[in-house]
Parts: sequence; C-alpha cells; structure tokens
Amino acid sequence: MAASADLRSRAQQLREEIARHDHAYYVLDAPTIPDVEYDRLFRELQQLEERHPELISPDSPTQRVGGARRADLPAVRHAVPMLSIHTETDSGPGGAIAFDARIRRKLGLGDGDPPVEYVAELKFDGVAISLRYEHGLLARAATRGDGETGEDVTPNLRTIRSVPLRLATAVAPPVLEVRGEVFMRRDAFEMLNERQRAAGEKVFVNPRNAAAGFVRQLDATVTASRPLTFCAYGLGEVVGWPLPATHGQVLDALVAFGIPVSSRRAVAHGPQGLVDFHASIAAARDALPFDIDGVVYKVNSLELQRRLGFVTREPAWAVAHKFPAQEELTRVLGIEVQVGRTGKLTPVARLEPVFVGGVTVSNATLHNEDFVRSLDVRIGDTVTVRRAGDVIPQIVSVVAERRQQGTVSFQMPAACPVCGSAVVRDEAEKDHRCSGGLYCPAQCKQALLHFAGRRAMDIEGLGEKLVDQLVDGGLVRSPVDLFRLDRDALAALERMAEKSAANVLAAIEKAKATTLARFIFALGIRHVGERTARDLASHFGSLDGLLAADQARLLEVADVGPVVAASIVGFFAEPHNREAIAQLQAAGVHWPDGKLHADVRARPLAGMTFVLTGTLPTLTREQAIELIVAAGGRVSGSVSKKTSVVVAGEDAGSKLDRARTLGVRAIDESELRRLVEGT
DNA sequence: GATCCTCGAGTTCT
DNA sequence: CTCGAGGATC
Repeated sequence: MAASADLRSRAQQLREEIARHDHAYYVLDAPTIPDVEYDRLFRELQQLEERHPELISPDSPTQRVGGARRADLPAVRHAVPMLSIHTETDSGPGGAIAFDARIRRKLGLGDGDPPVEYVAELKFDGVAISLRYEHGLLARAATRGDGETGEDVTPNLRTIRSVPLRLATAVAPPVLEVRGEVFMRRDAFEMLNERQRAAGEKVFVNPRNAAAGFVRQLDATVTASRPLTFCAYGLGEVVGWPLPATHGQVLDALVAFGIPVSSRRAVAHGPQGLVDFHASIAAARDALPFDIDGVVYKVNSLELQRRLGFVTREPAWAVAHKFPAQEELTRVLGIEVQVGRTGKLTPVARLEPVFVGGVTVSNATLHNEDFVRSLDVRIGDTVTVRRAGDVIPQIVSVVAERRQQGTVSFQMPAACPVCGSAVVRDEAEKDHRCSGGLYCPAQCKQALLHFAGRRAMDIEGLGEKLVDQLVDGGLVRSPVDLFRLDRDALAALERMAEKSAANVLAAIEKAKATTLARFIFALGIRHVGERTARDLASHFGSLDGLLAADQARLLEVADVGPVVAASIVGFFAEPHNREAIAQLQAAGVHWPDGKLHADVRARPLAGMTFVLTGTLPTLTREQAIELIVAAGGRVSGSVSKKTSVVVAGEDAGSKLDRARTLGVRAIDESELRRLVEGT
C-alpha cells in the first residue's frame, strides 16, 4: 500500500516537531512538552513508518537511539552500544503478562514448562551513563548520546560521591564498563530550586532535567555542588572478567566492586512475580526519595538473553514497564471564580478531564490573580498538569506554542460572581475579596459549613448538599436559623423523608452541648482558628470575659498580636454579631463553665509542646491531642527547636527524622500515657 | 530589621 | 499539604 500525500506530509511534520523538541531537550535543557506527549509523537511516527517503510528518511529521529550532541563536550565512541529499552504499552498488569508471554513464545516454551526467571529493577528517571574502569580505575564517563557515540563527562561524574574512583577489589579486570543512571533525589531537587528562587535564577521543572543539566555542565565545579546519585543496572564492554551465569549475579558482583546498585531489585518467577513486583513498587513509589518512571524486567539467565537477541536495536530480553504518568497535557475549558468563607475570591481552572497520577483530574486551583498572571493561563490553553508526591493537582506550565489566536489574559471580576457585590483588593496584598459579607450566599453557605464543621459545633449530616438546599430555599440565613428548623420545614426539601429529617434535627439538638473553645471557633472570626479559639477560651474562661475584653486585654493572650486582636474587637463591635451570639444561647447552645476544673486538675505536661507523627496503636490523632491538652500540654504541627517531645507511631515520616537531627526526644504511645499519668 | 516558628485558610478526589 | 502572613524573638 503506497502512502498518500497526506501521510507523507504528516510524517514530515512529526519529524520536524520531534527535532524541535529534541533540540529544546538535549541542547537547551529546557523541554517544551512533557515526556508523555513526546512519546506520543514519537510513537505515531514509528507506527507510520512501520506501516509505510518508504516514508523512512535517514534523518528521521526514529533512526537513532538518543538525541543531539552538544558540540562543546568531547565525543566518546562506545565500545558496546548503549541501547534503549522497549516500553510496554499497557501500564497495568497486562504489560507484565504480555512481556512474559512474548518471551515464552520466542523461547518455544509450552504450558508445561517451568516459569521463566527474571530480575526486576527500578527504572530511574535520570540520565543514562556509562562508566569505564580500566584496571580498577575510573578512566572515562560518558552519556548515552545517540547510543553509538556519547559525550565525555568524566570530570563531572568524578564529583559524584556515589561513583567510586577505584573498584573495591584486589585484582581488577583490565576493562569493566558499568552502565547506570545518574539522578537527583527529590529533597536535593527541592533545596536546589529553593536556592535558585532565592537567587532569582530560573527554577528546574523536575529532578531529571536538573540532573541532565548538571551532568552535561561544562564546569565540573558546578556539578560538584549538586547532590547527584548514581545507580548501576548493567554492563558494557568487559575484558578479562568471567561473566557469571545470571544478570542477578552480575548486579551482586557490581555491589562487591563497590558500585552502587539499588537494593530495590528482586528475582521474580513468571508473570505473577513481575506483576507483584510492579504492584509493590507502585505502592512505594511516592515514598521513594527519588523519581522513577516504572520498573524494568530482564530475563535473568545471560545464556537465554543471548538466545533471545535483539529486535531492531532493542534487546528482546528486557522491557520497561512504566507507571501511569505523573504529568499530562490537557486543555483549560474555563476559569471560574469561587468565593470562600472569608469572601476571598479564588480562580479555579476547569480542565478537560485527564488521567494523571492514578486519578482523573478536572479542576486545579489557580490561587489568586498574581498566580494566574505569572503563568499567564488563558481559557483554551494547553497546560501541563502534575500530581506528584503531593495529592493536589497543579498547573505547572502553559504550552506556549499551542496557544490559539484571540485568547485574552485572565482578569479578576470587579463584581462578586455569586452576589454581585463590589470586589475589593486587600490592603495592597494579593487577595481579592467580595464585600457582600453574609449577604453573599457563597459566604453565608461557607460560614454555615464552618459552623457545623467537625472541629466546630460538629453537626453531623449537615454537609454541602443540605446547606445549599437550606440557603437556596430561604430556610436558613444564619447559624441561629439552624436551631429554629422544624420537621415540616425540612420535610419540604427534596430527598428528605421523615427519617433523615429526624436525624438532622437530632444532630442539631446534640450539637447544642459544646465547649467554649468550639463555640468561639465556630463563629468564624477572621484570624481566629481552632488553636487561637482554644487559647482565648482558656485565657478568659467565659464568653462574657471575652466579650468584655478590649484590645489591651486581648494582647495578653499568647500568640495574639495587634492584627488578631483588632479582628476580634471588630467582630464583637458589630451589633448583629452580638445579637446572633445572644440568640444562639437563647436557642439552647451551652457549654460547661471552663474555669471550674482548669485549676483543679493536675497538669503534668504544662509548658511542654508535642508533635504527633505516624499512626498510634490505639489512640486516634484527635484522642491523643485531647489527652495531651487535658494534661496541660500543647500540640503543634511541625518540629522545631521548641518542640519538647515527638510522639511517633507506625509509618512515622519526616517529622521523626527532623526530631532526630534536632535532638528532640521521641517517644511512643505507651510512654505518652505514662507522661500523662504523671509517672 | 531579620529570622524563625506557627497558625489560618484554601484545596482535590474517592 | 502548602502558601502566606502574623507573632515572637533576637
């Protein structure tokens, strides 16, 4: 079948586009599109050329393994070519099963034959490097380049501490080429970008690009200041060293030579072994201190590897099995503006749903006007969305070359999108706010949700849906209205039968009994969160005491300064706020008089600050906090020099590490109980 | 005035 | 979880 003119021009178009991205990636170290998109273009071209071989041109990017070389680094010819590895298209378990099936077919194995033995390893997201040791000494380090010829980066690699300059062996082979990956750990990457930002320099998009940039840096002293890591996964040319029988033994031998090899490797039997490894690494992926693309499977026996050989330029005995992408391209369908409890306007991008990092993402916050401006996100733009270690999707960048004509930059509306009130910009700061106050339905709803929240009045079952119905139906306009609801009014709502109406009323009734701290928090005074509400409650002991306090009295409270004090005074100065409080009390909201027990109780933890991390064996987080606070201690969120004790449970994370480096005492739950008992 | 430590507030998806 | 900003401290 002859290729049509259409296909011919499409192939040409793809070649040009890929070449442009190659240049940006390899030469400028500034990729313009995410890898997945690049892979997609590359695959389309590959498929096109497979079906229509007459379209293949000698300069086609499919005809070489790597990318363009940088002219100013010396070229190195690889004695044994550095090949790329085939990527399985199915990123689910099917990928592993398909690979195993292919291997068995090629080896002529039937159903009765035993499972094939594999080695499964991590696929690092870094830069492929070949290290050449001659008589035990590091003689040359080179990048992959186009697979045949790479670049000499010996001075740079010498600065990487995990790369041994001499093999740890008495008798070293005349030639031993080790292949592996150089990458940057995530914590090192974060610190690097922090410094870049502070210095006003450009920040790196991801750890891989940072690593690539430094490996190919001309000035080795710059590379030396970057914490790069090396991990080996195979061999190149070998002279005078007898190869063992399996790939697993090769890796073990490298370890014995003092070469770093990831300990996250395993011998796996048959497809199930591969699927299990893939699943266990996928589960551990976010917890790893570095980025990986996926995993790699290799037939363990070197003899079988020789029998399987190569297909085109890829080894038939190995495959990369990638994870779902953590970065994807999608389109901005619109930019909506949400109104929060405090009236803050938050622009949110509505996205064409896209599967990234294991979930479908359709929204991403744009924080504020400045954030939108700095990225210059516009409706209709193609953007990169990331969902990395953290959970919250974010827009990373806009693909400038995909911008359509006639788009306009985003502007905050002058009127509140919900109530139409004027929008004001906070005292020379970043945030815009709706001036409508509680007359704005959005703010009213958020205030109600806050009031009913678990940490505030804790009214069970009063969620977003119900609040929407109550406010839109005109039944409720302020918290006190909740306590005036009756069964008939509720029953008039959709999807609200006898039973659920009774449940809601019971929950509201139950919530009337609360604590002073919860009540103060529930009011939603600006700058008064859970913590400050608790401090205010224990300092004044009663609501009347707080209501009577002036600015000076408030400043006596720990952690209350002029801004917070002014906010509190301002809130209580509003007649309608005082009236609302009186009405709530009249409706039956009450709390125990805190002053009575506070002094009677023993406070063995007075003056101590605790930080909780991990999961405790029997206590929930909330129970543990209650226990500590009841005994007179404080609980805070992050570890610092001021922290007295860190209470660590199962899966304790970075907070425990930090406690160790700061020399802060760490205890477990049983020890906490003993402290609370005062023993 | 600078720096560190916290807290408040907003956010996504299942 | 992360950003921004208030408060405390030196």
